[in-house]
Amino acid sequence: MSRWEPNAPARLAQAAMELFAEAGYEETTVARIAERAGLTERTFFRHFADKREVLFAGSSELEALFVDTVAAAPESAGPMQAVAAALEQASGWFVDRRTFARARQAVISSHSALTERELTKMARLATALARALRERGVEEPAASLTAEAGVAVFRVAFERWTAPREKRPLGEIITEALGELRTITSE
Amino acid sequence: MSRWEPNAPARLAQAAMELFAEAGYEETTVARIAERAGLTERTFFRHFADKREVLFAGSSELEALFVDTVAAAPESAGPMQAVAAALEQASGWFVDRRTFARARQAVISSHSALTERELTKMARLATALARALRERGVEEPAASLTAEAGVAVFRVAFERWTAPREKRPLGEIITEALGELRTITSE
DNA sequence: GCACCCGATGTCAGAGACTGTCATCAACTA
DNA sequence: TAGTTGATGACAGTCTCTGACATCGGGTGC
Repeated sequence: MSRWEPNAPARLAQAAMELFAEAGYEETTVARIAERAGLTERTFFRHFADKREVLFAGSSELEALFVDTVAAAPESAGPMQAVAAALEQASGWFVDRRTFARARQAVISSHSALTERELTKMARLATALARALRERGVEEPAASLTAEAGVAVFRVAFERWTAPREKRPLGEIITEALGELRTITSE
Repeated sequence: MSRWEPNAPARLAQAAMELFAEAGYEETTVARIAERAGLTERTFFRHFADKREVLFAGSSELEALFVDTVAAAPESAGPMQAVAAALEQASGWFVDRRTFARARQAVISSHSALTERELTKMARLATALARALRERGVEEPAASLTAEAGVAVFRVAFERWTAPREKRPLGEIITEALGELRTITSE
């Protein structure tokens, strides 16, 4: 038997989500989060670079999914088609996660510091996508623009998907948004 | 004669730029910035919400320029044309500011906390643009998508414009990027 | 000209995020 | 059995940011 309870990062992440939802982000101290997880403040900072980061542990997983899908797209696919394929994959990933996603988005929207961190994650995603496109032979600035536009579509669609009375699946909203983007830019 | 030296915010902003460039963002304390400006730390926080904000004082001015230009575009102009007009205006605003812009971008790129704040400013800009478009009668999600795509073009173009050996004017780079965006999305 | 208020700043104390450093101790390894 | 490793605890310290109250030159009403 191990000396400590396993999964310290996951326990910290769950404690943080609960406390942020119960009492608010500002009002929750890191010491309090660590206490609920049965750890100390110092250990929190060994697992997460800062207080905000605890809400974004899964984002690298999503990034990998995007990148891998772009890399795996058929050679014949254009850059936007490759990105569209990645958006499709992402919508699959989020199926069955809508309730959690809504709760998490509510917490993030409640404080600008968290919104700010989410923007950083989206920017990371765009950078990673651009690199994946360049590795497919797409030149700059097309690679960066496609990546940025793709992430913009994802962000707008995701926001609608987590809106209160929205029922449609994410994939459908993304497809619609991609169509809108095409209409807009052809004007 | 006034009781204090005038332009406290401007003095703080200049002191901050100098110190960040000389010693680095992390290494520079707010107390040190205030000292160079002949003020106290407490006064710094009366003028700027946090340490990062001191580098982004001018961003609301740029935002207003964007919004006003979109609002002033001819009724016949489509959403992307209105945003393109705003991008044109912005390139005019930055003429004669290239050296300063390069120095500022160098500081911002040097620390993730500053990059993060810049992303927030860009997101604000996109939100403001989307609102301006809706006031022109553009529906969602077209308004948000056009705004996001426009800001993506601006960001990509601005980054190229401040790159080391780049000589072309911002307007030219923006026009090129807009063309690229059209090509990409029509695939 | 005088009493009064206003607004920008200073002073001080304190909470909370984050870091460096060293100690602890179960599990593993030679 | 002795030594090493790796996750954690303990503790002190720095820095960001906030609240509360004091200061005082300049303008305002009279």
